[in-house]
Amino acid sequence: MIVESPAKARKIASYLGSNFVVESSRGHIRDLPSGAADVPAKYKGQPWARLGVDVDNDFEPLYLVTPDKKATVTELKDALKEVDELYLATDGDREGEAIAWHLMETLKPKVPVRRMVFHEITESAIQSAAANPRELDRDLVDAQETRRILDRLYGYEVSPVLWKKVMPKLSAGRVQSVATRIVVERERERIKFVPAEYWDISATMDAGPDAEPRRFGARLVSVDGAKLATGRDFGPDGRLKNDDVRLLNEAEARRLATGLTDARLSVSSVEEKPYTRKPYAPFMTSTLQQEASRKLRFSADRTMRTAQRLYENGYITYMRTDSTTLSETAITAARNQARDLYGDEYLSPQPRQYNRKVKNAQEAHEAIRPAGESFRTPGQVAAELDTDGYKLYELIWQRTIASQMADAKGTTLSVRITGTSADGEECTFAASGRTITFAGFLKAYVEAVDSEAGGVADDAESRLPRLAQYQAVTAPELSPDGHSTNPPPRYTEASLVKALEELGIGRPSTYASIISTVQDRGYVWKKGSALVPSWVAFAVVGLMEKHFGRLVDYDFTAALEDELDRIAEGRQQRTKWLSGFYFGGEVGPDDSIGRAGGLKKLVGSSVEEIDAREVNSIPMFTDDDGRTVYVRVGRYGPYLERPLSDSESQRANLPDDLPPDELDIQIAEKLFATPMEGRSLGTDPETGHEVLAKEGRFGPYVTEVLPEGSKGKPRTGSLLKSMSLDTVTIDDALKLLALPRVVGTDPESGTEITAQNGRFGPYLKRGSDSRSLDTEEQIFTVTLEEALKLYAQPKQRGRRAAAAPLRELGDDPDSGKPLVIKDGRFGPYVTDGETNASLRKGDSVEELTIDRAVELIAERRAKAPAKKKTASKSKSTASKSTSSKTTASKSSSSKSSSSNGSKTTKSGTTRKRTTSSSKQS
DNA sequence: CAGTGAGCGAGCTTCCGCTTGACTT
Repeated sequence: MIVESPAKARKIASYLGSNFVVESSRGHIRDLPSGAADVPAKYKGQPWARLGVDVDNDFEPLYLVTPDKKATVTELKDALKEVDELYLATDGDREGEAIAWHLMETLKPKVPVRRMVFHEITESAIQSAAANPRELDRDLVDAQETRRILDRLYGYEVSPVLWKKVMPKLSAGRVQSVATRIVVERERERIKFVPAEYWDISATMDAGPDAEPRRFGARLVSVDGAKLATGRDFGPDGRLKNDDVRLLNEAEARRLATGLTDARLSVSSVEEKPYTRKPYAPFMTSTLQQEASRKLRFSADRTMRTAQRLYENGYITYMRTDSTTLSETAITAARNQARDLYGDEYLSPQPRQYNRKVKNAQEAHEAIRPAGESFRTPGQVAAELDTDGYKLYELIWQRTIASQMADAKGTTLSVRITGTSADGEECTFAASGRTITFAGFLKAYVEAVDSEAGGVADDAESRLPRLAQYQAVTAPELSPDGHSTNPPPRYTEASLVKALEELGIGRPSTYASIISTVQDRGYVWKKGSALVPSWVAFAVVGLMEKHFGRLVDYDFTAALEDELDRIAEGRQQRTKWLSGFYFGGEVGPDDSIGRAGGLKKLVGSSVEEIDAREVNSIPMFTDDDGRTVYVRVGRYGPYLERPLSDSESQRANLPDDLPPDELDIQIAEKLFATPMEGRSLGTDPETGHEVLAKEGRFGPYVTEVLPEGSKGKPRTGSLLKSMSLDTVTIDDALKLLALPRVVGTDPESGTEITAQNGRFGPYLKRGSDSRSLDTEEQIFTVTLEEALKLYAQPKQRGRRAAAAPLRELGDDPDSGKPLVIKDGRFGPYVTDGETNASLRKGDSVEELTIDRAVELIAERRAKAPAKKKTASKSKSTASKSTSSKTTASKSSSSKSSSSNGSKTTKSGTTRKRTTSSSKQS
């Protein structure tokens, strides 16, 4: 029998006895290649190798055994030799069915194969599943394959658009892009939000010496029959949503409070209602993550790591589940324990089963609960667990027990107190109370509430005295109270997971990794527990909404799931649907992507149409002179920009840790007024100018601050390799600022020879003729004589003094040319003297065989003609989009970021620099 | 976002969902 998890295999083995060998696949064993580099030589040259899916041939996927699963597959194959029947007992959901199919394809079993499914790990469930095997469900596998291919096409087609238009290494995907969008949308709401102020009166009432409690709090809720405005009466624009409420300002509130001081107050109404609260459903992954976040302050990742350990060691059931169902044995165990601990009275009269359906739930597992047929109390396991494990176990145990307990009961009381102010206004106060008469399940477990959302815990009580209608009360304290409305709170890990789950996006096994993906890509950062979107996220989400709107719709996954269901039911063809999605055309009920002409066309036209400058400019607000202030996302981080004239604009760095919704015009003006920061090194004794050390586009450098109004540009100089920003001194800086150094005059031409540091290192310059120097030190020491000697030699071309090869491989068996591995700008490569081919990901300098070298060179040679084509193509795109876009703005900076062409060039420059410096070290 | 003078062999980045162990410190 093969199951998915080793822990599950051990458990099942104990039920099945020695006639069975139970092994595990440890999840999926095969997948699409992660990139062209992983594609076997046979398919290397294929146009679809990058995708791993042959889109032109029925979207035929190329599956490879995942590298880390090779050992598992070998084990399984070996085990298969010893058995006479194979049970594929992977999970009963879409992914589980696919794993079973991949196992069939990979293991090619010669013995009879049966597919069996169980939803809980109990002896009876397994026995009955084994007795009722079924066939592999090819339609369900098709649905999984469609999901996999769609995710690949989406991710691997859209991400490159972001690399070209925003920044390299960014990513887009069905799940992460929507997750990012959710966080960005919330920040946009917060930016737009206009707070409103409103006032009321909070009062302490006195019901007389016999009342218990004698004093209680109440709040003014209406004046002359008009309801007072409270927070929820305001829209996000700070205006009242409707006019039938009365808005009190501070002066009015104070006047009323004074006017009510000696007023006669009496109870105008008393309303009592029973209060009932049902227990919460047992945990599934999302609710566990939310509660562990609220109660234990665990991140989603920490919760899952802790739960994994508890699961592996047999303390809890499986922790990646979207089901709240408890097995019969679990219900019995929970009921027994509830009875033992709290007594019969606290037990729910009937066993409770929770069937809350989560969108797109697959329900292959039970709820998360203590393992076993009778639960161990937290006290019993405390000694065996670490702190985190104990806390999480206790949470799961309490929630499970509580789920079988009785409803909590009580009463809520709602009281109105009315009086007339000195000015003749009729004022009504409200007080509410809640008493819990029977705690029921609340005795075992109370769900935490989000403090930011202002919720009230289910067991919170507020007591009011017994009051009768028309009873007179006094108000010893009346204080005017000012409030202001708050923007919607930022998402936390837990609330984002909840939002995703409600949209049916992501799976229990991926919630925690979604959070890390959006952080790793730089889309979201954490401020305390709040998730704050980056400016890059604004740019990317803006691009996606404008050009790939359907793909970031909140219901895109839901629509996809409907289609996958149709495929799983055999009512829709996998290929037909994928073809509609990718190439356009009819795709079924949800063909909004098809109508747009399909993903492939959309990506193609996006690359032409999207204006990178526009995408990366986020208009924020207008300054006092009516100019728009933009946040622009550059390659060196976000900055502020506003136009000053047609050709000039003002810029300022944005601090990394400033949340977007805190950027307002005041902060912007302050940043514009602050010069780009840098460390002051002191003053130049000759000029009196302050000297700064700064981090710039081309790395660390020093510069001087010119006095206000002085003309000319400040002198600058890059730090030498031997210097660093932290340690550079004023003396070093003065030396650098004094460059270029005049070495002397060439006696022949009468031209000055200077020494300086440049993009490619130290060099000499004589007119337009240059020579590289070997060391930076030489800039300061080289003599005229030595310089002339260098000029006497022809300019060095290419690699200076051809570095020795890293390794000699011997001669090519076919051509007889010697093959050597050399180190180059882009890392090690193998060459036969004519064709150069980089070593690939899996290759190493030490272990490269001559056969592999020949293969690499042959591949490179096969591609060679394509090189010129690509180069000229990218050039033409660049000039095209540049000329068409920069007519209005002439600044050079706008040119440099307005097209993908120039971006590529720039990034090439940067990388060169990195490579050359790493070579030096 | 500081502004300077070569010449040259490109390839990779990226998706989602299923699951642990093999590493090092």
